[in-house]
Amino acid sequence: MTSPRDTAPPATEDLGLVDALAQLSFLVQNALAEIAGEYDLSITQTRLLGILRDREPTMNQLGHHLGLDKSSITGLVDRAQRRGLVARTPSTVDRRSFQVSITDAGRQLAQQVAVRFAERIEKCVEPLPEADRKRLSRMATRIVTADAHDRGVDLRTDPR
Amino acid sequence: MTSPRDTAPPATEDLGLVDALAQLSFLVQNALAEIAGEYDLSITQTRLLGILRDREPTMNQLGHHLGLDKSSITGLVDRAQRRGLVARTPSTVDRRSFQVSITDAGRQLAQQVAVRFAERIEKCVEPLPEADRKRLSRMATRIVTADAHDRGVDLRTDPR
DNA sequence: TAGTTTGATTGGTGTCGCGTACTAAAACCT
DNA sequence: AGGTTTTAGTACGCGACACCAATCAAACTA
Repeated sequence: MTSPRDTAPPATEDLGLVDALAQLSFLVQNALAEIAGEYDLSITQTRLLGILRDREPTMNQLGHHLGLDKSSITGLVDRAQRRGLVARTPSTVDRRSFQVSITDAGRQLAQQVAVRFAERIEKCVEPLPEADRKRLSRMATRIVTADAHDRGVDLRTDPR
Repeated sequence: MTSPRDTAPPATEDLGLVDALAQLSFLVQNALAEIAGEYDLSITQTRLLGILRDREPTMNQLGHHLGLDKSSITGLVDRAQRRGLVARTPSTVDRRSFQVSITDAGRQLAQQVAVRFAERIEKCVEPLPEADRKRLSRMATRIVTADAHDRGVDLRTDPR
């Protein structure tokens, strides 16, 4: 009733690839942060849980996965462990080292966040016709895997 | 010579829209963080400068733009001002309020980051054929503007 | 076995974001 | 006008997060 803006997005100019991707990345990250926040998780914590869903890495490997300093990992895992989301198991091979694993509680929490996040993203993507969504998915996959590829490694479940 | 991975990305499965977008968002954010970091800027600082490139908002408006609490803005601007990237000018209309503006140094810095960031993203996107890049740009724009649209506002230069 | 490297922790620094409390100026009443 | 209420911004304290440098014990190596 107020104005034409009730329904149609105002047929905006193309933002240009770089800006559009930048803004999109903020959109996605904000969505993630918001949803994770509802469960008192930071983005990093959420990533942590996400990684642990199908891996049981050492602290060191974790640092590698997350691109963080070892010292950052200690605190990160500490806090998660304090909340019972994660556990440290002494390695049987190397007495200095631990394997970090996700607990049931952690897994459950991660699952909830994942579901809500997926719903949210799906909703954001609704303005695109199905065919475009497919394309978008393929393109994003392409970019991401190419990047992973030429910065060295994996993406798969457990590299070594 | 080592393996087929020298050239071709391993023709990965589609990650699915949600995961692909999530990973893409991390890719973009990490790129931004890395580049900004080279100039001792955080992502938030960079966003701040970016906003100030074509605006001269009050603290309050700034908080709105960034989605941050006022109290966060004080510190943010403090630090930026301390580095001479930003200036506070007392408002002529409201004696409680300031207009925050970018300095030449700040603008220059922002520009450098923007350029390097653009180069970086362009590079990431190279694996896509030109036609796809166009499409991607349009789709991302579409999503972002639709989102901005239905969470209320702008995207334009200076709403009020 | 002595010396080096490695896995993880500790302590210190700085950014960031929040919530609360506070001051001063503006806006709002009657 | 005079009193009350909002509003703009700051101050302070807290915790998360990330880094670096230093440390320590365990593991490896010469």
